[in-house]
Amino acid sequence: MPRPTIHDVAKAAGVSLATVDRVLNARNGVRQSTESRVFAAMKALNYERDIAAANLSKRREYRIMFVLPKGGNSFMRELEAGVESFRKTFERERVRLGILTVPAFDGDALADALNQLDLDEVDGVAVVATDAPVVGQAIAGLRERGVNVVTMVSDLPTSPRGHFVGIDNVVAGRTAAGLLGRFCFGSGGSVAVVAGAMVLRDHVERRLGFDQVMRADYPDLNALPAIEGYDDADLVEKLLSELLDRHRDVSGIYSLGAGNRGVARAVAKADLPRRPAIVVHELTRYARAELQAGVFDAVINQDIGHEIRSAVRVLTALIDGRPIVPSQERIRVEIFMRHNLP
Amino acid sequence: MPRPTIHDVAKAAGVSLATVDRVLNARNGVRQSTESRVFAAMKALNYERDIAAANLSKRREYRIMFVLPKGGNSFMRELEAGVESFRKTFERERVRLGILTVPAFDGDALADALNQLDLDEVDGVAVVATDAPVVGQAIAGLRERGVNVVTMVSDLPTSPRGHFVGIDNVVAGRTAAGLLGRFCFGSGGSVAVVAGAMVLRDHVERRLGFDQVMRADYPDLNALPAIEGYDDADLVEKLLSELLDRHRDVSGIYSLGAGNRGVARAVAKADLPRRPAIVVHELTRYARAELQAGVFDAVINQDIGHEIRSAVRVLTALIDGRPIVPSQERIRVEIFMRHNLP
DNA sequence: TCGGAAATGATGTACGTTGATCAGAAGGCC
DNA sequence: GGCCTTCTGATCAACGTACATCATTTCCGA
Repeated sequence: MPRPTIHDVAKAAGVSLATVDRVLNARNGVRQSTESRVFAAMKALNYERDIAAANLSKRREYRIMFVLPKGGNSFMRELEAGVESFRKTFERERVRLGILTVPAFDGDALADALNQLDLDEVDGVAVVATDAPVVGQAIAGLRERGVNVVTMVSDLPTSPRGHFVGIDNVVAGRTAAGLLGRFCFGSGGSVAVVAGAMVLRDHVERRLGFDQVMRADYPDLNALPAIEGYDDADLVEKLLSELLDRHRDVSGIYSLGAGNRGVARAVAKADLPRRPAIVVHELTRYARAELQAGVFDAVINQDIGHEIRSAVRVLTALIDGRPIVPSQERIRVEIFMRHNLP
Repeated sequence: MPRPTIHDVAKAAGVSLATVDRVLNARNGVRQSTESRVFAAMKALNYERDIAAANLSKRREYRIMFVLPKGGNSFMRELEAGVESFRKTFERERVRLGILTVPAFDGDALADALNQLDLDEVDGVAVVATDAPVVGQAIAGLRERGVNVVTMVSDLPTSPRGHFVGIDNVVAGRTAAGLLGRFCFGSGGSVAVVAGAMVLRDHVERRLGFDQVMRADYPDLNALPAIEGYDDADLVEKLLSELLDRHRDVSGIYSLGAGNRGVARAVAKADLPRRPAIVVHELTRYARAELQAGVFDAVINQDIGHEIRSAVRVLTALIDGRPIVPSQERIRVEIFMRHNLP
């Protein structure tokens, strides 16, 4: 049997096509009792609206704006390039992608950008959130005016975003600790932690997960307080170099933000009694090179392609009021080492 | 500007709508010269056919059959359950999924099943290939009669399959070696290798990659010849127990096929001088439990959801004659350890 | 019991493509 | 030049839904 159409629903409910249409599209002018009869018929027939036909008829387009931090963060640049490269693929499906970059680590700037979006030109927004109240308010504002929002990479769970597309960063931190613990096994000493900035929720969460496992499973390793490098390679290099001078017993380094070129440079010029194990985040081309060179031991990654596709799937579903299947949208915490580079 | 339609193409080429349609759908009755004028116009306008509209008009459905090995292999059963759970999602997009199970490790049975598929009811086939000439011939037969085929999990590169959906198994083997090498570091000794059967190309390839890295990077570890457990837990248990009796210096185990419950049982009852490091494939619920229990050290995985989605995307593209974007279809070699379980 | 408002039905056009039919036009062959 | 075969154009009805208009019915309150 072919799938039921609105005609079948109309017949089953004993109403006209027009009425079914009114119910389906939430237009007014339908009595409560009639509406529920139509709903009952839809459920009985297991009716599902044919979105392709609906979109064709509506000449609908989904216009989705990706709002990303500006700057030298390679991961973000690769994310931007990823969105760019998906453009054509999605255009076939009536999805238009836009990109807007805003200053990093700056909640006010991000909120401004969100507030100034032209709502007549955007149906959905995917934003890498900075954790600041104004950002939450801006998201709420968008939501109120009918624009659906998902957060990417770094979440803002208190805001009315419809979904978070990204990895579980606590798990990511735990994973890093598990790896570093293994790699440093038996050697004791300190572990340096390099963060971007603690206004990014993902960094905070990674630190949290990292400490959980460190304390529980590797008590012989001493995790040092994080240094904040603001995802800037030069600053990271400077701060980490100073730290390595002070702590000669560093046997492991966990870099949970960006600026990993600074990590590599600081380690190269420090003369440590033994090579430290290094775990970083995001498989950018730099991280990949250092992995191959044997400088980094592991890279924890979130797949950019999966994230973009998931963001688009979720946003179009939210826009249509369709349900999303959370288990199909989970982004995995990936581990890369020298031997499994893609 | 909105995307061009066949009307625009017709106007631009100076022909009628009907002729454009003839060209577009490769019907006959169009002169060579006219055809090329139409193609030129399409290129000039950058025309792309609206597949949603076309499918609506054609009342097209994509009927895709997944052909999987029968039996107690948990990974395959979870793959089957995965296909089942994707059914509803894809039905919305006019894609109907079917499942056919055939005896495992049996090229003839698989070939028979493929040959007996009702071609009026199937547009595309995703098959977990057994490496046998008859299977290649069966795939060629399908292809000739207009059915598109992709291989999944285990490839058959010599056959005319349109694509392979799965991980690079050489890389997977290399990854396993990298992990085991790390985990056994300094302890020397032997490494046991448990395979399913060498008629499965994925198993052969994993072994290959494993040996590459073992020899190059961990010469102090001695990789033993593989035992073939035919993905059967009881047989694996028996064979591995015997092996562990003979080789008291086993410090690591790599199970590159299924039957991992047998691995866990054999290790539990053997009394070895020290706990061996264990790396296995496929994050089934059993593997997950052993990982959590600290029996398995790492699990190499291919994400079933990604594979199913990729298979469907690729098959529908092949059926429509659309191009596929290989970089978007790559399946990652995932590593799971205790701390990054999803 | 009636007027007016609210609810519903009937109908038509559109979205971009398919696929069919039929009428002409162009071309080749004798 | 006539005839027959290929091409080509014109037109139409679908596919399932959206949306608008106008006509009709139902309901409610005074």
